Amino acid sequence: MSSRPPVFDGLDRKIITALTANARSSFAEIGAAIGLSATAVKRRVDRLREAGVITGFTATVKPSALGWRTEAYVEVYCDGAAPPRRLAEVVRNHPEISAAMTVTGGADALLHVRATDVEHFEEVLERIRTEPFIRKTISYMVLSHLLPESPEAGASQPAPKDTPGHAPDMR
Amino acid sequence: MSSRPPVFDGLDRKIITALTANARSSFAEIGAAIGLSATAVKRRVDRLREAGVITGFTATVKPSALGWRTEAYVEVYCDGAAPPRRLAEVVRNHPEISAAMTVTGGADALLHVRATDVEHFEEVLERIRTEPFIRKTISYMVLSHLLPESPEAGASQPAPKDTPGHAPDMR
DNA sequence: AATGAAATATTCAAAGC
DNA sequence: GCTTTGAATATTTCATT
Repeated sequence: MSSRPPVFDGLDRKIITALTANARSSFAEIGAAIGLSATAVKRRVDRLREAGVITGFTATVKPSALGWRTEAYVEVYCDGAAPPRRLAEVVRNHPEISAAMTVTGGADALLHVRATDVEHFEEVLERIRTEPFIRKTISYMVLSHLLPESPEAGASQPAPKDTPGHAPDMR
Repeated sequence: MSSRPPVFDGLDRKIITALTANARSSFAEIGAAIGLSATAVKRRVDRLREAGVITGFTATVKPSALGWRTEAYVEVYCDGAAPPRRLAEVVRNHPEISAAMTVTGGADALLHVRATDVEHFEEVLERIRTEPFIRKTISYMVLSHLLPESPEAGASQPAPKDTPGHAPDMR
């Protein structure tokens, strides 16, 4: 439980906003925008990282440019009571799963899956269904995005397997 | 149609990986790691941005630290044929919607919603249901994550409304 | 906590290979 | 297209208020 008291103030919030908009802005730039010296900005950023508010800095990549052109949400149903800990292990076995969570509703878990194409996605799905206590899956393929895609660390996922026939040529 | 030929090579891919891991690494640092001069790295990064492969650099933030402690996926069902363009407008009216897409399956769209708490989430849901042609919604609350949360630009969303009673004190 | 100043690094554009 | 060079900026540490 318990929201410890927030460890940041309005200036920190502005810094977070600035860094979220552009993680490569200089401290001097940010400082100029919010009325603080570069030194002061750096100290606050260090503190925010220390406190776990800012967890990192990442480049955002267009997944399709990296060869990930197929995206789906997959509901997972398990045999018996699904222990979240075991589920987490299963999920980590499949690099195409980019997000996974337990949810309310009928399903035991919801997965976000990225694949190079539909053929690859089918292969992933078969692999997941093979796992010990997975009973069934229901997939919802993403057709189009209604908002600019929220930043996803496209390249923190492994490169699409270059199994011929599956992966686009990355040269 | 058509995947234009990939606009990057193996060195570019390594650069993308490095920047995804830490968007604030210096070009010199990256160059040292992959055997290129800082200048060469910068040129490639500029080209990758130009080409739309790298879309930006962002700080990753722990949503709960910013006061977003409630998360859900919401299936949306519309009256008649839902024109994606109209749906996109609706979605933009609600800052709590952090991702939205059309999907296969029964629903017309799937939304990812972040709220400060369950009370706030209910308010968002009521607001969405009020929109002209939304017929019904089905929500799946996120209980726990099975993978480390993929970077989300927590602060690109507006600050949680500081309506007393809804938003945590950000001081 | 914020500031200012000095030492060290980084970025960026020009020129040559 | 990569490297080197050098000038302009940015970062970081430390002393000061």
